[in-house]
Amino acid sequence: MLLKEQTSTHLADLFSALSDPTRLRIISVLLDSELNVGYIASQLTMSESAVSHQLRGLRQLRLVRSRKNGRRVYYALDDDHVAKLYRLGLDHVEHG
Amino acid sequence: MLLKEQTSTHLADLFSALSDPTRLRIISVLLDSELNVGYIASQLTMSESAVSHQLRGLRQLRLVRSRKNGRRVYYALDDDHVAKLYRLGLDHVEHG
DNA sequence: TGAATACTTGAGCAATTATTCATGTATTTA
DNA sequence: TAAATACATGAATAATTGCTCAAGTATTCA
Repeated sequence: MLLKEQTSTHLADLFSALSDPTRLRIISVLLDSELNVGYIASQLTMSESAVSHQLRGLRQLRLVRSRKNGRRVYYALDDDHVAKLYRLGLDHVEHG
Repeated sequence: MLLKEQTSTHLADLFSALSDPTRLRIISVLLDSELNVGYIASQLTMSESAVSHQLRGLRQLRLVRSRKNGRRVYYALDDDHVAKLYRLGLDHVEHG
């Protein structure tokens, strides 16, 4: 059945969040545990600024949540669906 | 576990295919049945050219396949994973 | 308090993307 | 064979995106 235009843009927003290598790599490390920005940046060998910009987008879509502790900000996945979509997509890419 | 760069770009390519309202609406009508370009365009009230361009991208990623019959070209989903990703994403957008 | 740390933010720029428009290629029909 | 139909394609353009760089805000520590 044809998607309504509005629904299609919301759904596109969700998939857009997963349509970038950097964001996927961020999600991949957050699958295991909550992590702070600097640590994520070091894992991806990217600037904190670049990572922070991407986290902002993920946060606005409520795919991750943040928690401040001292001067560190810890990010975690805020959505079971994200992990499911990630794994289903990865399954497709790696096998089938 | 941190995604390899190459895997992350492949996965991003997959999600990118689902990151546009037009392509999602195309997929939504193809879930039911195989359809030709002109019919899809009329359903979405878009030009055949625009739809054809998008179908090309989906075809290159092997998410749809095409079959020519006379002067019509029929497109169908060529991948079970696509429908699964679509439904999982829609579930997220509509409910939880 | 002052310096250092951790992160955020805005501007700017290069690269990508979605559509339109014009044209081209098969295929069918008169 | 000529015209019409169905679709594909390339160029062009506007809009979006991801990063860098510079500067800003909290927070901790000496």
